[in-house]
Amino acid sequence: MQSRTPASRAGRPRSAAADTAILAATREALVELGWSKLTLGDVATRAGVAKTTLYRRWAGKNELVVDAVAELFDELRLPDCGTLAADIEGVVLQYAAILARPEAKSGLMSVVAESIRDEALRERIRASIVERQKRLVLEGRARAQQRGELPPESDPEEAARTVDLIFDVVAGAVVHRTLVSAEPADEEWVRSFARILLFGLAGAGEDHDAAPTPEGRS
Amino acid sequence: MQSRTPASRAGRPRSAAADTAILAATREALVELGWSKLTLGDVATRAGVAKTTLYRRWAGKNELVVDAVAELFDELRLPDCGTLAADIEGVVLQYAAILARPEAKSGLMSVVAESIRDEALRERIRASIVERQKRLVLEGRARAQQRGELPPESDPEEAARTVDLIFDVVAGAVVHRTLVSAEPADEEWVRSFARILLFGLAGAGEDHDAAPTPEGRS
DNA sequence: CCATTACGCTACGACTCGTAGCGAAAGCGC
DNA sequence: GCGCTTTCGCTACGAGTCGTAGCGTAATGG
Repeated sequence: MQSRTPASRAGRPRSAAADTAILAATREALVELGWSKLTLGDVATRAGVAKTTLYRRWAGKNELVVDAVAELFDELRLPDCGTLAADIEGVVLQYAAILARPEAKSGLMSVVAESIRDEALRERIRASIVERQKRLVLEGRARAQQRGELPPESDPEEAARTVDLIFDVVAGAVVHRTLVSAEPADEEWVRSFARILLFGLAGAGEDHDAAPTPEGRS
Repeated sequence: MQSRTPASRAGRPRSAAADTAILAATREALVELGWSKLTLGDVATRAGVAKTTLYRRWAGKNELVVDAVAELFDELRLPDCGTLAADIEGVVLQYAAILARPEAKSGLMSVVAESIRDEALRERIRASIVERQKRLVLEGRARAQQRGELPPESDPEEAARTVDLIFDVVAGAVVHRTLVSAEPADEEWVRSFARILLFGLAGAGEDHDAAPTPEGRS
């Protein structure tokens, strides 16, 4: 019956201050050393705790970095700018700003790479990082449909697939731009990207500052 | 580099067979062990060469894996299917098939992550992997413009930016789908992606061919 | 035949890993 | 207050990997 009293177990409680210190030290070490040269002993020294304390709370380097990086995405919010295009640009700019930080660059790609051969790690990433981002897509899409900017969904299963697709396109494009092409996803780039996402390759070259045309439905 | 056979330096030449054996052994080790548990000593044993031979040819694990993974992308070709949509679907399916292989999953993401803090490594990746992919986008785009499916370019600098953008969108979406969402980029997904890429979010919900088409899902 | 380079092999110090053991500290129930 | 329980800091340890040096041998060009 220990399902009760989850917080009042007898014994000395874990220091919450140590948690935040360790995660902050992890991000600091990611910036200075990068993923490969980051050692748990170094993180422990930076955080002012013993190395054994780290191993008591996290299974290893992977899980620790996931938690440290996940906190970076807490600030991600969906703006309400009035139009779908503006909402997309706003959230993508936020996402790009987070990915521009060196601790995100160094950490995120590495743990995702590790997660390929570690199912539990992938689930941890999904739950603490990916799912929240996908929720933004879902919310923004629903909002656009309410405004009439996007056609409403008929099949809910089809809608879920579409949200997954959009999420992979948006997040993938920003990640690829930032980490592979290694160039900034600045306002100009985001504007071009949003234009292609909304109107496609064919419509990208046309006039697009005007209000949403009643679309000749070609 | 030595394509000119510069005066044919005296001494015993490097075994070309050893090169291919080492790269094959690297891919094999990537499949079985993944990036983090891959050691150069193990690769040397698999390839049947001495560990010192590895260090004489490659600076370290990063460079070795880049070369091993780069060979996977040699088979990438741009199909000529007659329409831009079909060309996109064809090349994306090829790219997805390569990324589905475990040695590509394990290796590519890890070396890209390492390249964030290693300028020389990033350049090596760009030259041997990324640039060839970008060329496919350039070629496909030119072909589509010739067919009249896309408007011709006016400003060449603007055109370069557009190609970079499309490349990040396409490659990023496939990579994110395969490695982050960890779901297959199969024909159905590729078809949906190509539709969004061509017509945008607004046009994607319309009935292009999703209606009761007798098209048997092969 | 000789200079030059690559190869296989062994050995080495330096480093990190993850764990075990110990005494001390900090809460909770009584 | 008094015990019980859990956490913490610290030290030490075997195991494993790293990258390099040294040596003798094999292969090629002049």
